[in-house]
Amino acid sequence: MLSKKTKYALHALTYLGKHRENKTVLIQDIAEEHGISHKFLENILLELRKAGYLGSKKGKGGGYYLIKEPKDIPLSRVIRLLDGPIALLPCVSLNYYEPCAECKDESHCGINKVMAQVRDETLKILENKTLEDILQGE
Amino acid sequence: MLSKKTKYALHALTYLGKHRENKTVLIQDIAEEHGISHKFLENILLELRKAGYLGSKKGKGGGYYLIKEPKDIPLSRVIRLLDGPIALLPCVSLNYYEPCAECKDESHCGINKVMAQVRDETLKILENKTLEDILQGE
DNA sequence: CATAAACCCTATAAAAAATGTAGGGAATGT
DNA sequence: ACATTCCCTACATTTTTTATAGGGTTTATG
Repeated sequence: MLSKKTKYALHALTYLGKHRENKTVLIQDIAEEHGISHKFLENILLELRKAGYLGSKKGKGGGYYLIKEPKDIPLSRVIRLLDGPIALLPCVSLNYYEPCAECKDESHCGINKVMAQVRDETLKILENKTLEDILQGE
Repeated sequence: MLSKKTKYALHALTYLGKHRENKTVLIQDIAEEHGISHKFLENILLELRKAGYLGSKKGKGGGYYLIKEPKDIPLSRVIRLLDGPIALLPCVSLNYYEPCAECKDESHCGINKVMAQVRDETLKILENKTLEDILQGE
């Protein structure tokens, strides 16, 4: 399951995607719309901005706005940013690799091999679904 | 990512699958093979037995053994049993459904729709990979 | 039938991660 | 100058995961 962080990030991106005609959107507006804590959401938007998905403007009249095309924001990226690995085991993670303590020899581990396949197939799904797909479903 | 519980369950099932000629296998043997805590693994095997994957025999000479064919143990089942939902959001879970607090109207939520698709495609993968695939990779 | 081996079951403790809160700093429009 | 709004870090709280404890029950065996 996705963490609330990632779920809220998706809601925020969706909200921003739906309000692209506006120059900026306030954290507060997104938080109220979904009943999320302002401060918790603030941290999430900060991460999304640092990762290059959002732009921001400080001071009166400021706020956040999307700086990427919805079609260029795949689920895989958002999930990796906020939740970490997409792979089901650390030993098959492309971006967060770590060996599994209980596995003596990765190259002879059937679990490792199967999970690498699962990762590849899962990745295909998540790279293929983007914010644009979400916006179309609203 | 899978919990250690699920990961250990897969290791145990694999071990039992590899020793099907034996009548029974001791918890201790599996625990030692993978450096897992005996008592922690005990709880896991108990769950696998209750779910109908393993049989057990008490007393001297007792132990655990596989009672299903490896090809009839898909990853999806093991994951659901020990980790819970496969869906990425509670609002699209088939077996553990719960509404999302921050979503006013599920039927008009683009995230819900996309995640339902992701769930369907992910399930296809995980229902299709079984213990047999793992055993073949060992 | 006594004993040791091995699983059965529940409760609880410890550790880690997720979630949420606090508070001041910096930039900006008016 | 001032109110507004994002920026950033640290900390508190809650939940989940991981691990341990300890006694109960069944069974093979001498």
